[in-house]
Amino acid sequence: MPDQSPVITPENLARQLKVLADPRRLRILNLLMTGVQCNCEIGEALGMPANLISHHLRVLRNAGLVQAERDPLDARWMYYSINEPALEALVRAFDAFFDLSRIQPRHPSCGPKRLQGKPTKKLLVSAP
Amino acid sequence: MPDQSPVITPENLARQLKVLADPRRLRILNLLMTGVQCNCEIGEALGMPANLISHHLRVLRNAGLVQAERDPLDARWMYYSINEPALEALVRAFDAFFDLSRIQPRHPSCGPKRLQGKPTKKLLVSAP
DNA sequence: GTTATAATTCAATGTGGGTTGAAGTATAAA
DNA sequence: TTTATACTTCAACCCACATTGAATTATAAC
Repeated sequence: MPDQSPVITPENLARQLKVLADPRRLRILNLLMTGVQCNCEIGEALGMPANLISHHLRVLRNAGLVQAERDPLDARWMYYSINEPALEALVRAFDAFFDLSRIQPRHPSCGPKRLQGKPTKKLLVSAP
Repeated sequence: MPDQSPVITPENLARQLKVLADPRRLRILNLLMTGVQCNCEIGEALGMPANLISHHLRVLRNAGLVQAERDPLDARWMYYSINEPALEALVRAFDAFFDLSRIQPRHPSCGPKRLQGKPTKKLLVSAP
């Protein structure tokens, strides 16, 4: 079975954030949040050509953030939806990486003749 | 005074995520989380040339995510730290945008002769 | 003054990836 | 079979931007 909670490396997180760091993909995701469906409807709602929608949806699918399903009555229609567990995992990884409680008191190890072993909450401005 | 909680548009969020969607910048932020300091130390820890560190730090500073301060004893040294309120606001915007509870039941408005007004939690596969 | 150090800025390069228009695939309707 | 529809794929273009090396600024030490 796959890793339950894989280690969050900067490279890993950056790769996932790259998928999100696009205004049109965010608009698509934002629309899928409201329960929108097929390629055509997304394109109409966002004023984008169908092939662009396809392209961005593929990126989102490759990232595992979006699922696709064919209409059982008319297989020409594709219905897209958000992969909730995947999105939830990503949000959790994001929150964990940027958890402010991780921030440590600073302990300068460079700079001029600097007092060592005396971390302060704020910047350690060397006292006289 | 500025907006307390500006509207989170996809364009807005994408612009901020672009700053984060880089492995080296995430490594820098990750290092700043542990209280690291000057340009030189970051470069040494990450194995990157000083000018690249400068470049990425400027991007992070322009985004308001990182603060800089000069050493009062030796003004050649710059100390970098995370702008906690800014990072916290970004995390909050991220979480709000991708809040899974926003996801609505789907109500297909396209596709073949589809029953209207009957949203389902999962995909609405048209029944016979 | 000169030399050394920390960091930034500049110019040039290279590339990943978003965008576009056309062609292609698959299914359904006529 | 032919035509229409929904979507995808392909090839080409374009540009923001990360990377690199050298030059520049600013400060401190000698």
